Amino acid sequence: MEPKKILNISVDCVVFGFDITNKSLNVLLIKRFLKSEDAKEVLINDYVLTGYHVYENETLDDTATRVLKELTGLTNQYKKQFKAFGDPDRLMNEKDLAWIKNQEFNLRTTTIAYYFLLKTEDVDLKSNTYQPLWFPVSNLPELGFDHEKIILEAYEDLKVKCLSEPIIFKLLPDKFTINEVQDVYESILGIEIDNRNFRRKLIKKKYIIALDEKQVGISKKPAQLYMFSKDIYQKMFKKNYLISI
Amino acid sequence: MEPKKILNISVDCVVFGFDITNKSLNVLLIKRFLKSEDAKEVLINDYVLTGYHVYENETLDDTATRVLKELTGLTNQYKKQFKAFGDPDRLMNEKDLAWIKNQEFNLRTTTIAYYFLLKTEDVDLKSNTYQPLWFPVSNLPELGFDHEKIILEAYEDLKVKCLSEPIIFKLLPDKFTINEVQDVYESILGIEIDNRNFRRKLIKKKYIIALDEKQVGISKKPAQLYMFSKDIYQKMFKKNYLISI
DNA sequence: CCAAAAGTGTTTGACGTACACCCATGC
DNA sequence: GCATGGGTGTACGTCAAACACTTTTGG
Repeated sequence: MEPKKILNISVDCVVFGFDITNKSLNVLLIKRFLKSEDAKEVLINDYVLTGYHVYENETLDDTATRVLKELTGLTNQYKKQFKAFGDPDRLMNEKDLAWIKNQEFNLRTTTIAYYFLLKTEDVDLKSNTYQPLWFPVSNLPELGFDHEKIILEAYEDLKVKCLSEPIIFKLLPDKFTINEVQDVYESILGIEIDNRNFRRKLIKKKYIIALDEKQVGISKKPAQLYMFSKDIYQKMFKKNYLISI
Repeated sequence: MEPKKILNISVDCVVFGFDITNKSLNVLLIKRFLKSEDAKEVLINDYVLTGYHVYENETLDDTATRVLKELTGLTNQYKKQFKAFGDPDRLMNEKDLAWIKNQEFNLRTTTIAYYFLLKTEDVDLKSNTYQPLWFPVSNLPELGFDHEKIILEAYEDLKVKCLSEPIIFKLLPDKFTINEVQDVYESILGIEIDNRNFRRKLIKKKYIIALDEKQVGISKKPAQLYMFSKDIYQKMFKKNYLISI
């Protein structure tokens, strides 16, 4: 038996995936499609985040974990609760009302928004009941509810956070090249970085470990592979109090 | 007539106030006191944050603003929503259950937590129906519900944020001395700062404006007063993409 | 004149930034 | 052998960090 839902509280998940091939930061979205009763008119044809009600007996974090697993099958991914959205009219535009009509959904629902960081290649889109699609965060489709706002706020949080915490590696495979790390930063921040300076800076870090391995199966000069050591990072982590206002 | 409350969603407010005289970062708390029915035993004697249910027709931000005004009479203070707390058992310890018993309160309430930044001197404690008290954030009393956790998370957020945004000035009077700014940083971060370096760094900023005024009514050498110009700060604000992981 | 806090300069080292070419590999 | 991306070195300027004494004022 399904646990009891809290009808006015939900968790919405912004699933960020980095597409290493196309060097693109993407968001995983599911389609919302509705025709009029006479089937002549398309009333709704847009995308939304996945989310679900919070169950009476679970924490908000658990809900987010559950939603991600349901959507992607994945567990143990980087997760961050970043903001609650609770405007009284956040589900109140015409399309949203039409969509909600037949759902067990309170019109005044507050959603606790999370974002996840993972690799697009880890998600199997084909055999997926939700038929989700990846969209570049810089080129989002039409979005239902207030989900565009939620995605953009998640993205802002990610931009700030990736500058001071090594979360970038959650978007990359365990073994990566320096240039791939640079690609991720450039995609997320929308900037260009000098390769020589970036490379020097990264290689200098003790927790970026050169492996005894090179890329295989590519048709150009194969690059040196590295890994990120969380252990070493945490051991040498020293809080810095640099005031930069 | 009071608007309808949402019974399972509240906003809790961590009110930070800087006490410039004692150089102390404080939190404003209200007392929770309950005796047993025979009045022989003190069942509850601790402190909590102020909070209130969200009304059906208001935003979460509005709720926070309303709670602060009700508690302090103040409006237009710096406000930040920083986290939602929704563990199923967050109000479930013995004392909390006893306290809630006679209140219109859902046992599974999710709270959206905000913090405010202001000056202790701006709050009139005497003629206040809630009889709130200031406690140093580094020396909190016994706290009800999960409010200690909420305060500590607010404080962590503040510590990080004050390094990269000029929110520190929300804790100071409009006219302040350089040493007062240093006091605030030292109190919040729990560190010691070299006065010469700090002074040079601050005075160099275009948005820290030396006034044609000095301190008055103090019994020592009066210090130069400065103000913070939000206008200039915003005009010269340049996003920096320094990756410091 | 004394107590107390305000205010002041220099040196050193680390690091961010700018910048252009050669190298190794697979095909 | 050639196209493609991988990889490399130097010079300059900024800024954080360390460090101790003099000055000004009110009482």
